[in-house]
Amino acid sequence: MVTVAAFARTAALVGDPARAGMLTVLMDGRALTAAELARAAGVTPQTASGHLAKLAEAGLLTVARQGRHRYHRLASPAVARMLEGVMAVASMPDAARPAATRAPSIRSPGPRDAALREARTCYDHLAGRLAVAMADSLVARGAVELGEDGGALTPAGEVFLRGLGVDLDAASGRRVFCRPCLDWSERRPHIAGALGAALLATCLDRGWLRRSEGSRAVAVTPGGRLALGRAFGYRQACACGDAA
Amino acid sequence: MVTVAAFARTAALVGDPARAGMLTVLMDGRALTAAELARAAGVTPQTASGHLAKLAEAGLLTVARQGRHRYHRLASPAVARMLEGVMAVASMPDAARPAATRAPSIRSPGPRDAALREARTCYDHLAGRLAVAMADSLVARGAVELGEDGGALTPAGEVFLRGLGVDLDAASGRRVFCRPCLDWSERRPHIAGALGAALLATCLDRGWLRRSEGSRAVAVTPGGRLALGRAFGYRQACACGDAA
DNA sequence: CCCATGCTTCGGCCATCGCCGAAGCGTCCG
DNA sequence: CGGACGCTTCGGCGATGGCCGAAGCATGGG
Repeated sequence: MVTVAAFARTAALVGDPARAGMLTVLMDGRALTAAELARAAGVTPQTASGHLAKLAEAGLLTVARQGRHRYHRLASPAVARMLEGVMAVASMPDAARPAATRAPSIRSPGPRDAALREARTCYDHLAGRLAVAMADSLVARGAVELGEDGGALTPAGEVFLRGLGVDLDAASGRRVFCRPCLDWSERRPHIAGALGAALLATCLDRGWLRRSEGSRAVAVTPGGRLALGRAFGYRQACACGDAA
Repeated sequence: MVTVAAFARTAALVGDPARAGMLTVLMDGRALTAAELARAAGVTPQTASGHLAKLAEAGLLTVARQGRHRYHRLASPAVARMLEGVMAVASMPDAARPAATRAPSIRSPGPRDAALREARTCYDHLAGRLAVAMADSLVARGAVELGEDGGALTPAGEVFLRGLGVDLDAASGRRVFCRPCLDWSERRPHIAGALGAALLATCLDRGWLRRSEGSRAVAVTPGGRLALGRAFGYRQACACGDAA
């Protein structure tokens, strides 16, 4: 039985601006140190420490100590799904949201912003223009079906993706491991869930994409430009996310 | 762009105990008056009024005035999904959750509790033992596939459900409109999303189930007992939810 | 061995926000 | 038309909880 108190406590944990900032940053799926999270949230380390202790104790985060660092990451896909759900509601076009008290949210990414819109990680899968293009291409080719409530990989899609080297068995024995996830920047769904994770893993394994240091942006490699263009008809909008 | 501030504000809205209680009750999908919600949350009407105004302004609820009553309901499926996500995390078996400060959550349903566990509404679909049994039966028969990340209706399942009179076209043109939703009492997934809504609608239309007055429990009618037993192999655990 | 670094705990300050009593509007009914 | 009812607004009280400075443990490196 889930008590209303536990329900409220969980939501309240996400509802604090500082903690929300940390969780937002952790949505890229990586493990970050307390100091990095403190900077991201705009608070001092001691304040962040308190927040992180609460989040960990409630089971939203897991911590791994490595030397004198403590790495924090989202505890489970369920937490990521919850955060996605809140995002979806928060981004809904609702009645007159006064843009008055607009805190500087996250330190302005500046020129990196374009790279973020192009391709970035979203917990364990891809997001951005690349991810939306991949989803569109897969739907157009009849490889996956995507709806408001879920998605599915078709038999034809299974063949196609295996041909690309995507490891479909690692995820689960069934073909229903697909889930739409609303893209912040594109405002269109991309592919999340186990299939989304497998796609990202493949792109990284084959050297098509490379994670950026200290950012959730991912860069398309020269080889990736070729392979992604061929497989999904993807063409970069700009060269800003280029991998040297 | 979704600012971190908006994200936190949305979660904080859910994070207050009184508002959480109201939202929990509204998860049954019905529209309730401010007074009913005040009772459910255990606060006075004027306090509830303030909360409801905030929830409506943020787009979580929609209000419909009818005479001197104001009926409140969840604004969209997206809101229901968000609340489900929070529930899923809140119900996770995490580190030592002290059961000390256990508020009386919701007024104890007493004898009605058994009926709630048997069959109840969950936003726009069914939950409880009946819903889990239906999901199990559909999976066993190969009509739907359910995974952690989503679900899908198979071609065979489409035929089967059309035979039962389920209106599949009303939901969407595709067959991916299925979604797992963790059942509180059973701790196992049942079918949500557009398919779950269509199933509930069919059960009500055909007189197999009947909503109870003032409760989210639904009662199985004599005809429903026969039909649900035949279609899903369902047998009531007790007669407590009986429809006179 | 000692210092630098990363993180935590403690104590006190302060703002936010939920809460209710009282009073003010609309609506419905006798 | 007057009273009952549903709901809202207003004002003040109180508590929860976030914030930082300072100090306390650990770990790792010189």
